[in-house]
Formats: sequence, structure tokens, C-alpha cells
Amino acid sequence: MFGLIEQAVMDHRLPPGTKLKEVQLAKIYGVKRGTIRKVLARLVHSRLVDQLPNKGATVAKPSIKEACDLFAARRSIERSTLEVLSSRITPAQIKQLRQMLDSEQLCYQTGDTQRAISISIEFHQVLATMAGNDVMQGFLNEIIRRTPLVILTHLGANTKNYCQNQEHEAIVDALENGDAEKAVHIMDQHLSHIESQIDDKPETPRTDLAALLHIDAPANG
Amino acid sequence: MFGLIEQAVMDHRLPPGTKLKEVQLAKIYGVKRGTIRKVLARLVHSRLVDQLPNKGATVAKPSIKEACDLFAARRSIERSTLEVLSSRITPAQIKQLRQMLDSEQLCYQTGDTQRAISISIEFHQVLATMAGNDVMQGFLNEIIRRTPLVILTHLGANTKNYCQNQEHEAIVDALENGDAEKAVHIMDQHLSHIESQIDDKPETPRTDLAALLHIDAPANG
DNA sequence: GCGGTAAATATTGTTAACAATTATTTTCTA
DNA sequence: TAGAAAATAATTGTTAACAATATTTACCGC
Repeated sequence: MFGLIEQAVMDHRLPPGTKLKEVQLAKIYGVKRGTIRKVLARLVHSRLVDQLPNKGATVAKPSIKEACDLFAARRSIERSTLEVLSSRITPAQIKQLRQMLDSEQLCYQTGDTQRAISISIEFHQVLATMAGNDVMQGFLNEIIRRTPLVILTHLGANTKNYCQNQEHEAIVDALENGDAEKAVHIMDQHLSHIESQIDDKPETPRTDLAALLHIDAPANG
Repeated sequence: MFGLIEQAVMDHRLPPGTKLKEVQLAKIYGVKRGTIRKVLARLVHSRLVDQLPNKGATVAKPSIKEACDLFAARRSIERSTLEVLSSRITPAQIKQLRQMLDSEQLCYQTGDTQRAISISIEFHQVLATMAGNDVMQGFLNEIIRRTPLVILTHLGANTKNYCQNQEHEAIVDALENGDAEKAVHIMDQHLSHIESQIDDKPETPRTDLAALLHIDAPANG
């Protein structure tokens, strides 16, 4: 339950600025209002949702500054991850990473883009897990959770090639060779790819929540 | 209101493991239970408080692993901060930092250790502010908020010299000279100072909340 | 029709009562 | 007395009703 709204944000189904009314959400998900209030509080703390006193909650609309800060922070964190990993990574872990790249490739070929993107995101998270620092991993996860809103707000909903598979491969190659510097360099390019496209493209928020969430409200709702 | 319990943790007034009972806290602070529940939820999300379903909340007791992860993450973040700052810092900012060091020194000399420590912590936060990345600053703040619990749990309550003033000075010197490498090096040493002392020293938690918080409960409480 | 005001509605925020669970104490028995 | 079972108390979790605030609608004079 707790992750449903968040998932909707991650899946680009809730445009930034969308009003999140408590009773409406409660009916859609078939839960009490109190539950929704708790979920919203969590999302506010994760900065996925903005909330003004007595004026309700809306899907957060990150500024360009915030978008740039997120990418810069991500570069810093993933750099540290690779530096740690390049000296510690095991052959088994290399193998695991390559298997992920293979299935990602397969998904692209079979047209399952949604799943390919998921694996692509997971690739970064697995790197962080392998590096073994839970705090850093938590920070990366927070950034990843906030990134879809940045993309929706400033790149538009249909941004392609969220991650380049070849670049992931090159990173694994560099890691296998223990070449931290090269891995970091590729990762920097990799992340700059998206960031360089950021521009100011405001959108008009839709408000038909039930439709956006692809969930049927109870008949009596 | 929202920061009071958190402040108590920061001030080493709430030992890790202390049970946080809702009605008790509500009476101490003179608020309703609902307010306390919201505060606790926030603290859980910040990992300052642990919560088990139906078993209530306790002040978090970070593991040694978590302590090490926090310090490592902090090194990574402050390194980035200094790298950015060393090429961008202005004379006015240098001046501001030196003024902070002076007042910190003064507090030590006049015996106001508590305030000296506050300024010492603020020094790191101001560096992050000057670097200008709000996301990184947020991460650093989270780490700083969690650090007192690590110290209480693994270093004991009376750990001295939380920050060495001379090292702060050396960092400002390096920044003024635009020497990123040196600044980073000193910062690493600086943070290693405390980390190297970490050891397993479990304590027996006290439970007299009102006394620990130095607040008188209402007479009818 | 336009701007402005007042009622009506909708939405968020708060509270106290209740339910469910856990912890503690008491009671009973071997 | 030790230990288990039962009763009690304490604590957390949930809910529905109410209050406060914001938004929309209806109305009126111009």
C-alpha cells in the first residue's frame, strides 16, 4: 500500500503539480483517510510531494536548480561507489552485473522498454549495494526516487534512452580491470547525457487522478 | 515543537534505546498524542528513532556498521564540497569562515563548550551551504543529525574534542589557497579522528524521560 | 456582463473515544 | 517458592465525528 503512490510517480503516471486530495485517494485505494495522510507525510519527507498548510498536497515540481543539484549529487555518490568497488569487486559480482546487462538488452529487443528501464535503474542500485555502504545506498535511492519528477518536469514525459546500455557495459569492463578512474569517467559521461538535456518545459497538470493511476474506484465511490 | 525531541537527541540528552511513550511525551510537551505520533514518524524516517509495530518507539541504536557507513558517507560528501568550494570560494566567504573559527575559539576559552561544539558543527554546514548544492547539504545535515547517536552508542557520552579547531583552520587555509587536494586531505584526517575511536560500548538506557529532557511535566500530569 | 460579496460546498486539520495489542501484576497450584 | 494462568493495566493503533480553513457557486448591484 505504502509504495503505490510512489510507484505511480516513478512510472511517470502522476505529473508534477497534480493535486492529491485525501478522500479521493482513500476511495481509489479503498483505505481510510488516515492511511493516506500517513503516506502523504512520507512522500513529503521524501520530497516527492509538496504540502502547504490547509491547502493540501501536490506532486512535487522540482526546480531546475533542484534538478541540477540532484544530478551533481548523484555523480558524487556514484563516483565514490565506483572507487570503492573497483578495488573490491569479485568475479562473481562481475558476472551478476553482466547478467543484468544481458536481460536489459533482451528486454529492449523484445520491446519491453518499461522493464528494460527498471533493470537499468536497478543496475545502479546493485552497484551501490555491492559497494556495501548502506548510507550511500540510501542517498542514491532517494535521488533515484526523485529523478522521475525531474525528468517529467524538465525533459517531458517521453524522454528516451534513460540509460545507455553500452555505457553500463563499459563501466563493468572498467571495474573488471580495476580501473577506477575510467569507470568514474564513463559514469560521469553517462549521467551528463541526461542532465545536458534539462530545460524549462512546464506542463499543464491533469487532475483525473483515477484515470492517471489506472485504478477503478469502488462502484459506490 | 517539531524539533524538540530531535534537539534532545542532538544534545546527548536521550541515550540510544530509550523508550519513547506517546502519552508521556504528550504530557511533557503539553501537546496532544497525535502531535507526538507525527513527530515520531518524522524521526523514524530520519532514522533517529526505531519503531516496531505495536511495540512503540525507542531512540535509535545505530550499529557499528551503520556508524562506519555514516562516517564514510560523510567523507565522500565533504570531499565533494571542498572540491567545489576550492575553485569558487570568495574572499568574503573566507572571512565569514574565519569569524566562525574565532567565535568557536572564544567559546572554548570562556568554557562554553556546548556552544563551541554547536559552532564547530555549523562550520561544516556552512561549507556545504557555500558549495551551493541543496541535495548534498541535505545529505550532510542528515548525517550530522544521526552522528550524536553514533557517538553516544559507541564512544560514550563524554567524548571530547568533537572537532579540532586547528584542523578547521587548516581547511580554511587550504581553501584560501585553492588547494583542493590539501583541504580534502585534512578533512579526511579530521573525520578519521573520531571514527578511529569507535568501539563497542553498550550502555544501559535510562527511562526517566522527564528528567532526561529537563522539562517539568504539568502538575496534574 | 463584471466585480464583489455571501452562502454553500469541499477539503484539510484535530480530537476524543474506542479497539487491539502488549506488558505487568496478581492469583492460583504443584 | 517457582512457574503458569488469568486478570489487570498500560500502550499503541484506528476511526468517525467535529472544527477550521479554503474553494466554489450563487446572487446582487452596477
